[in-house]
Amino acid sequence: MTTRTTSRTPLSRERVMTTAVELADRAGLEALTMRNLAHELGVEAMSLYYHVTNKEAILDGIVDTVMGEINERVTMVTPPASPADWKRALRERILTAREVLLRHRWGPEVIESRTNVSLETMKYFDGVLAVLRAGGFDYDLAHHAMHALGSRALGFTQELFEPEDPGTDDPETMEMLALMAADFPYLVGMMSEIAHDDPGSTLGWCDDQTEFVFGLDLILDGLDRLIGTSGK
Amino acid sequence: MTTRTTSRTPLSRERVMTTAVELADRAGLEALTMRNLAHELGVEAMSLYYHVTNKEAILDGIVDTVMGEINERVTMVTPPASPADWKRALRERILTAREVLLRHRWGPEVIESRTNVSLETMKYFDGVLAVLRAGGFDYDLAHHAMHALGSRALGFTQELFEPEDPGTDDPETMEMLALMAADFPYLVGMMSEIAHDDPGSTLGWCDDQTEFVFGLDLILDGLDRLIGTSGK
DNA sequence: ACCTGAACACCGTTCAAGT
DNA sequence: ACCTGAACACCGTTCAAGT
Repeated sequence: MTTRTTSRTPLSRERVMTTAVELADRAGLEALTMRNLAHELGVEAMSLYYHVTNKEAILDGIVDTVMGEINERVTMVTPPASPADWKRALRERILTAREVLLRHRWGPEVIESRTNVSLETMKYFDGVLAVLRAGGFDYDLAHHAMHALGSRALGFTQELFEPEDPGTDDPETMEMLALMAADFPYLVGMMSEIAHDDPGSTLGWCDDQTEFVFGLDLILDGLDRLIGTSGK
Repeated sequence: MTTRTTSRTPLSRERVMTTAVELADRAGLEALTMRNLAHELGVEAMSLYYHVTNKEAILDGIVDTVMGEINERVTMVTPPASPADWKRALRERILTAREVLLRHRWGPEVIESRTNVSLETMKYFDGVLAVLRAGGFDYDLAHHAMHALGSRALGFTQELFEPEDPGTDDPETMEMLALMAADFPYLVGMMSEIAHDDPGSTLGWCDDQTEFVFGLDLILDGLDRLIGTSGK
């Protein structure tokens, strides 16, 4: 309870990283400042620079940390039992990565911002490649596959366009929809039909999961069809 | 030539946005600060706040500007001549959007950071939906399709993992590869084989274009197969 | 109506100095 | 070896004041 015991534990690169992850998890990425992080560690901001070259290094480090967490979990996925089993194995790996990233919501943003690749990230992709090779992909097709998956290989997609759920019971948003209908007939058509069929379907994480899996399976099935084909 | 004529042109929201786009194009997103932008307009930073509520509004504005540019170009794509023609039309639209975004490299990053959807973005997606509907998609499948495409619908994917091209003639990187081979056998295998088959294949925009189109076609073909199917 | 100077609260970071 | 105080160069932004 005393601040002394806490601040007694000597600072270390390790402790900086794990505390940074905790801070970002709890308070969001914008709260991860050098001063905040130092305060969390019971130390002054400038002390961090003794253990870490700069903030970029911290961001590199926390990406490596979560990728390490993913790699730990992903080794528990049973490897492909046969070449035809590659799809199941990769699917499970990717959905496992997604689970970890859902506990670190800042993950995608920071991962995308990195310019240096982390060792744990390389390890993850090496594992992806291993599964593809086991499934009969030559390196060329495997290369294409990794690009086709993009960030989906890591379990996330950046949603660009997440319009509000049109709560059909709210008269104000209905009025809004009517106004928009003139300019965006298809968008309004889709939103109202989907809201009608399954109210609340565009809400929250549950639905995103469905969409993620839909897109993932579409790509995996597409790739499956290309194995052994000479045409790319 | 005199600064007077330049600074004579009265400031306006419009002029702020177009200058912001120019500045970001020329000097990168990190150069787009209120002070820099004001200087570019021959004015003090605080003057901007008279025409624009804050920096977020500027970012919203420049996204709207490039999306407007995309919409302008995309209307020139010939609409689907028949339902079966949907794929060609959508493909052309998306590749057109990509061309515009390649002239505004900051586009993807800023687009992804937006929380308010812009009108021009809605217009773009309305156009995408129009093509899908013309191709026989019901709204439910069209909705899935948009999620499956994700940022690809706008012509970009964020590359997470762009290892350096292993210049096979550089002995230093070859040594590095040998060291990595123990930990990442598949990654190194792929990199060396692809470098061998087609040296420089992972370099530059040309290759990214190939990969983008590969992934796009994979998804479009996958979707094509689902039209009219009751199973999602 | 339109623009500005001075000031504020925040950043990341350097450097000489403390123990 | 490890940590810190003071300071610097930058942010975005507010507000009262100028024309």
